[in-house]
Amino acid sequence: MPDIIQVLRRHGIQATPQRIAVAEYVLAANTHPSADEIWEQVRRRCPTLSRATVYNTLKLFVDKGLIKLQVLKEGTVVFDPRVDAHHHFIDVDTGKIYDVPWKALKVSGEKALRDFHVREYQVIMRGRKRRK
Amino acid sequence: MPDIIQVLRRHGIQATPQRIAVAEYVLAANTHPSADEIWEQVRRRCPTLSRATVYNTLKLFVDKGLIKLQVLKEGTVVFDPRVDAHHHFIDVDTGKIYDVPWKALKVSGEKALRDFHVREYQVIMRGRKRRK
DNA sequence: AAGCGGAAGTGGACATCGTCTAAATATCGA
DNA sequence: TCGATATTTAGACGATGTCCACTTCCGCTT
Repeated sequence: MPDIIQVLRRHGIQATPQRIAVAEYVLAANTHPSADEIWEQVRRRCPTLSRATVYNTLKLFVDKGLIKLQVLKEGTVVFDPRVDAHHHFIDVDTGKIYDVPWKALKVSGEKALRDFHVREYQVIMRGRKRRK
Repeated sequence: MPDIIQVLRRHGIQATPQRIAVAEYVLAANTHPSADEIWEQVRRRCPTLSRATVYNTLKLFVDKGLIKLQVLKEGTVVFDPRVDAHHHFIDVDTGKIYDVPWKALKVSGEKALRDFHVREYQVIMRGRKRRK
């Protein structure tokens, strides 16, 4: 965990106790938490942490490429510690978001779109997760 | 336009002046309006229309399959009069949402996903629209 | 036609998400 | 150490969406 500071520095982010706490939580998350969920969780270890700091910090992390903002839920954006390209599956019953590896799907035709210069894309799937 | 009433009835929706006004607007939209945008526009013709009615009406339309709710924007959901499957392209400069025909892209591999039963999917692309 | 009961509409209170600002605090370099 | 800069904080604010109690409307029965 001490190399969290190094990770921040490599992304051009000055390390502060608040930023370290947020980074530790969000980078280790295997869910896709919202800003207020992150605030609530990190505040348990760092009770003076303010809401504005969490929002500022997450925005900074996104700008610096440490995490990625995703529009996957109604009403709020979520943050994704995986910044490499991948797809998403959303369980219609629970609302849970699952990562789908980039190579699991193949999309073709996007190059032929005349009117659009596609910078990035992903497939968003909705359905039910099979119970094991 | 009188057949808006027929359209509503075919979807099991009792026609009222408010619902007709909302349906006329949203079904003719070639944008992807939010609930409050719809409220603002329809209110110009129907000034007593309340905000709660617009939200209730849109939810009813979605439940009855007349329109589709889409999670494409930060902070708000939008409504799509096209209920057939299609993809979306979002201009990163303007935020504008464009429809991309289903047949323009081909996605393969979703059947092989072991853990997920995919009910529906779409490709969401972000980039810049080419100026004509 | 009158009255009843359910459906629909209304206005406002309320909760949540996100932004902004001014003031306080911490940090870094000289 | 000191001062300039960066960061954090608390709270106000606006926007989105839900909820509630009350009113109004509409169809149906008698």
